[in-house]
Amino acid sequence: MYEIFQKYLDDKVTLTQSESDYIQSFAIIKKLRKRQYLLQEGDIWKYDAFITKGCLRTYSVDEKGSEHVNSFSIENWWTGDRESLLLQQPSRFNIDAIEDSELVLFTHENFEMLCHEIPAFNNMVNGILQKSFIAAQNRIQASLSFTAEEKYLNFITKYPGFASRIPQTMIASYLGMTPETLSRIRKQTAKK
Amino acid sequence: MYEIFQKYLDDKVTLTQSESDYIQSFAIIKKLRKRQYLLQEGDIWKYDAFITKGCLRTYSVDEKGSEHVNSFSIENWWTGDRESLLLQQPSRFNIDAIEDSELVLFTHENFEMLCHEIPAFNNMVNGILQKSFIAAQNRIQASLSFTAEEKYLNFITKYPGFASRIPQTMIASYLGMTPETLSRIRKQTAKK
DNA sequence: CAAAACACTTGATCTAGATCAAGTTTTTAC
DNA sequence: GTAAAAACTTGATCTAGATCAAGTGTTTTG
Repeated sequence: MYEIFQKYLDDKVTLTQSESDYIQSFAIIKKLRKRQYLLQEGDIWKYDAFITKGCLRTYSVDEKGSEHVNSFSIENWWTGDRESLLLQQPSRFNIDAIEDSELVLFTHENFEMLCHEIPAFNNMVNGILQKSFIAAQNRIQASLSFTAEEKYLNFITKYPGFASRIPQTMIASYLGMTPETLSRIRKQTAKK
Repeated sequence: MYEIFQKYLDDKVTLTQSESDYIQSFAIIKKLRKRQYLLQEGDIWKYDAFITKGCLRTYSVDEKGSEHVNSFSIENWWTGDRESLLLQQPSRFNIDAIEDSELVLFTHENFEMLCHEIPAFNNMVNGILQKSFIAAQNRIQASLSFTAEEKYLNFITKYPGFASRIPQTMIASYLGMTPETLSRIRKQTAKK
């Protein structure tokens, strides 16, 4: 499964063969079965994780016991808890697999070392962070100014394909509404 | 006013005198009077901007004409529209001054060049981006799981001092509620 | 320093979406 | 293959917060 990550790298940066091999030498392959956890609340996250196959969700649980989905991550994207990683503090999130999944992990130490030693790799990582930040900004924007229906329509145009592989309950939670509301919205919009 | 930025830099990174001077040689000082715009919707943002004095707000206007405050930025913090800057596309945001303000600007070209030539500067910039991302994540978290009252209490503990210098209408918009609701919440919480 | 513009408060009413409840359909697991 | 567990739908009712409206207080500006 490392080939998927290799392909991603080749697509994003130009590396010498020895740099590629060097990166690969630190990669840890991890398989997760559906419902299995990658990170549990309270643990400190220590990796940089790339998904080569499958779909994961990051969520938190509030005092009343309700789950709030923070994000979905699928193949060819990254996951983890940056706050826990950066501040080395217990995570407030859980990350688990929605489907059987496969990941390539790097311990953060190794990852930082790679960033330091391979400037092109470092630039790629910064680019990813930029894009993540912009996506987060847009999500805030949507949550402030959209109605429930607009949020859903925005979601399916922005992430086509997600709706078919992720349970509606989780999508509803991600969008900040109840499953019942999402169900009704879908019925409405299907008509049109 | 450049001294404020100089102090910020000295606090964050170790630079040689010539590096410091080099950075300063690209700085553009900009003053804004209250209500003056730094960026208007439709324009392409081309700077990296540090605030040495004052307070700015980033907001968008939806089709119905309502304003949605995206963020507040005060002295010793950065502002701008990363999406417009990175993708070189017209901004969906307006940025204006809530108070008379002073900024240090760098054209993005110069800023990138500085990042490239001074690794320590680049690391500082990446650190800022990390923190911004984490803050955005937390804001999403809050908007999904908090009640209006919880959002307000979270805001005043996270940003003490903001409440006294920013009009309530804008804070309400930032928190995703109406000014009336915020007014009632403040009355409630004042009692306790 | 007056009056217009803006910012905040308070009350009455309304509504989008939540909650509660009881199905039906789909998936999972032995 | 079937029983139990999840996931989804639909209806009835409720409520947090929005909207509308009519004040009062406070800046801003000529």
